[in-house]
Amino acid sequence: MPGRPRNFDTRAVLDSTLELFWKRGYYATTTRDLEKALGLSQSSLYNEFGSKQALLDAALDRYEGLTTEALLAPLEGSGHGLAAVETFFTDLAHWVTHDGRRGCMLINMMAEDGAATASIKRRTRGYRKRVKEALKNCLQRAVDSGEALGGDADERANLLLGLVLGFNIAARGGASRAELDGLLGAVNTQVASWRRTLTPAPSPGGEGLG
Amino acid sequence: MPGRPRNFDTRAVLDSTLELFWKRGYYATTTRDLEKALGLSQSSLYNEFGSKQALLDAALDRYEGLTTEALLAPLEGSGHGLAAVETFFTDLAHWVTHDGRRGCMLINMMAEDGAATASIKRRTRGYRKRVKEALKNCLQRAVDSGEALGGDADERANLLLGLVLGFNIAARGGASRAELDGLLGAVNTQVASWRRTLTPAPSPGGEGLG
DNA sequence: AAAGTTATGGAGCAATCGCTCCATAACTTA
DNA sequence: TAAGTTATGGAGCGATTGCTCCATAACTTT
Repeated sequence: MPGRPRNFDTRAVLDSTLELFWKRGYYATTTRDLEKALGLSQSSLYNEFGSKQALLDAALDRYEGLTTEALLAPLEGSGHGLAAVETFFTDLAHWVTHDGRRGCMLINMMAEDGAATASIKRRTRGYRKRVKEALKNCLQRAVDSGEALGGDADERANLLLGLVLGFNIAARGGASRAELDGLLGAVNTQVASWRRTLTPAPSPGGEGLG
Repeated sequence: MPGRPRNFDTRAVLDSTLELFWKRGYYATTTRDLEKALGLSQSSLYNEFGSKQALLDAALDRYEGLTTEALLAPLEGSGHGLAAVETFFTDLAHWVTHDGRRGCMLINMMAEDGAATASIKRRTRGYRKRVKEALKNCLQRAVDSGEALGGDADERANLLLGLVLGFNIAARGGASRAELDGLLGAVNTQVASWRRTLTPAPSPGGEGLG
């Protein structure tokens, strides 16, 4: 009993929706904005998704898939340790500043009051946990393999998670390239300080006894 | 040529306004909410402040004063080094979670799209810079006095600034007490790793050669 | 071609937004 | 008490919000 066929691709619609919510935020993106950007009438949007919140949820599903592929998969793979962590931050920097983007969408959602439904809170909590666990496993592998100096992987992961969040909010808040580079430099130095060097390390991140 | 006297105290009005913007965010707080919470008609509000944005600006002026007193002054004073940094994070944790608050208001503003005027951006940029400089000076003093191991104070300050931002966004995003404590623990360990111990330090934040 | 089904676009709904207008209350000064 | 001035509360403005309704277009099936 099929009727008139749709003349839009759900995947493409979600990608464009994502881009809008990502750059402008959920609250500031109106259904008219979506209508214009997607070339779709609100009737079709609501016929397909039911509500703006449901549309956000669907877009976030898609987003999680994209993030997983671009950022988390390398980290979660059973490959390298500290190198993977360093690559992660490099990728993250590109991910959150590329093409007019401002921050990671999920982390932005943590700060958006208009989008703070139970569903979103569950999602952002899960994301924090997932990022932390991925970092922790990576760091633990680095310790186990002897790549890194001994230390509490959980605590190191907490530190890096905080830095991930901080970097994102800085990017969202319109920090300059210099500010962002400063943060990244600090992160890199920190990660490097955990690496076991061939010649016994003097003191962490410093020049000996200064 | 005085006419009918005001029956409200500007300071008190700003404090209450502040509390609303702080907890709910700027966008989500309507002029009707303010009317109700302040016991003031919108006419009086607009007669006094002119616009919602101007009210935000005035509230932020007040906020900066409060933050300075509660958090930044001890850091900016010429007193202790690492101890002041540790106290700062302890105070910060209380500051951003006490009495239903969620995050630091200025840092929240970095993530709010609805409030991203040029004035706000300038203010948040200045705040990031101010916090970083205060931390940096503190860390440098710690190095100079021999309290801390040698190291790049600027880079350490960048690291801590990132953690300040990250901690706030976690608090704003509804992170559990356990999550926040985890972040704080990581920060404390990190700061402690910079401290010069009496017996020569083995390796940073770890148990020796693990 | 007729009947059945679904998607579309456009008009428009009730609610809410920031903000304004105005009659009047509440004062000071003459 | 009369005149001048300012603050107040309430009604209401135009614009915008998320969302819905409906006639009709665009298909499949018989």
